[in-house]
Amino acid sequence: MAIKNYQIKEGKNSITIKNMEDFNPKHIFECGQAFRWKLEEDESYTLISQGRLLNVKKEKDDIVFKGTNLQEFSQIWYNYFDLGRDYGLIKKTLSKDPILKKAILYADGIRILRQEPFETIISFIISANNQIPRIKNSIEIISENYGERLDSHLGTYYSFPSAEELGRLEVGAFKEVSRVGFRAERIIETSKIIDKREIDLDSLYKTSKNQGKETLMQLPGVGPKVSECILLFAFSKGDAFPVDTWVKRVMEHFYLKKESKLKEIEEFGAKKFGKLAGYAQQYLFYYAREEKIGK
DNA sequence: CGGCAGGTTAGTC
DNA sequence: GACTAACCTGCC
Repeated sequence: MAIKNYQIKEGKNSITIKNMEDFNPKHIFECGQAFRWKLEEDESYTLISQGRLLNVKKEKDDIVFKGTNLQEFSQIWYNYFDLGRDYGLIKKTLSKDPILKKAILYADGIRILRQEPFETIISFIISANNQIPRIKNSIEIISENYGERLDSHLGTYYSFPSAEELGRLEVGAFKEVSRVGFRAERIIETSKIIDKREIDLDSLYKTSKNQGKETLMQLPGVGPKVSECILLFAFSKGDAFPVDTWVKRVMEHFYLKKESKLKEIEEFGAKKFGKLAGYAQQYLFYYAREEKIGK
């Protein structure tokens, strides 16, 4: 078995992709889309998704994936990392804009993941008016307390719990354990709605971004920004353009040149970058944070 | 040490 | 519709 456009070396419970372009674990991890990749002492990252563990490490021009084999990789992780997407082309197109050309230099090797919908929804509900260390901490606590334990030679990790598991919890107890504060009620309510299939998450893979947004915003705790994040980071809606405080700063600084409303910025981004708005957002976000632009 | 954070909501106008 | 305070908690 081989994977199109990739040169693969199979190892014992690992595979290596040789000369892999557009794959920088640090940038993928730190561009704001995911909260659970764990940085190990050897600079590798371990992640858990769909009940599976994977360890990823960049070694010069190669990427080593431990804890998997070619069969599983092509079935699960290929899709998770969206390896069929041509980032060379995306970067080439976006580089016509001089500001993005520079941003891409900072954030080369970013990829937008296809994360699990339920985990992504809850993670971004937690992100509201919150700080990254706290967001990560809460997600970790929730997984350890309500998720499933997985032991492997990579270590012990916990999967993110299902909607069914979170939906049956009592708000007060959950709040005390998770430290999510006022977001606790929103999380439990959203879990119940999803568990009861009152909204159909699978349908969101097929619908337009705007339709998906309308659906997601029915969930408590999911507003304009969080829904754009979910659509981009779980459902690959490349035309989504989440405007958080960093993107607001960078857009005002370089493009709008004035104090602007979130909605205004979102519309500007969607119009300027079109189908690639989400990718542009990722490069700009990383650039803004690295350079502390506008702060 | 206190203001404030990768927003949403409910309540005003 | 557009605008604004309040919100848990613990980081910076």
